[in-house]
Amino acid sequence: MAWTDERVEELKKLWSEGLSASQIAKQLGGVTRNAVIGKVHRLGLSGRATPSRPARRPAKPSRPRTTTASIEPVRAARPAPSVPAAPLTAPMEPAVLPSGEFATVLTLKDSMCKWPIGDPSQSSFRFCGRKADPSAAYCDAHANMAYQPSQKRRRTGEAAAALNSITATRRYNF
DNA sequence: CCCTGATTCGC
DNA sequence: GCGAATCAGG
Repeated sequence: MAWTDERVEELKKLWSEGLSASQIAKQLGGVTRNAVIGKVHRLGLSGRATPSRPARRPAKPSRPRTTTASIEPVRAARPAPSVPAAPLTAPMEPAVLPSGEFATVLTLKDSMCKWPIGDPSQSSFRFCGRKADPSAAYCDAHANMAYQPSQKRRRTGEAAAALNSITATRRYNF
């Protein structure tokens, strides 16, 4: 489709009325919004109530044209971080301490499981408090939940138990 | 992701 | 001159 005098006139009209390039292109038909914009610039009637043009762009270096179509080296795939989500709820009940109380921020010891239970903003907030390796954050059961959140189905057998134990004992630095 | 105009440059 | 590709924003 060529830019006949009529089409150019229509373009000027619509452009002056504030229609967007894509809208003008759609109305004229047979042209894309890029064609409209290009024509607008060539006609020298750019500017207007330009919604988006805060600052002057320095200009682009150079752009490889599609004709040459040299295949650029593919960017390396981004490895997924896959950080285990921090547990917000705990299915297990907090352990009762020898003192008869639950583990709170004040009574929690290094050797106790630090799995949060309840709403931290509430006074009823406790920790699991079960026996845990001093270097580990959680007891074995909660370590499994924390470090294997998407475990579909618990495997059975000594081999699986050994694997779970190993995983639960692993150290994590944050 | 949708949209906007702006710019470059092979054709 | 044309406009696709691309850019820089909203």
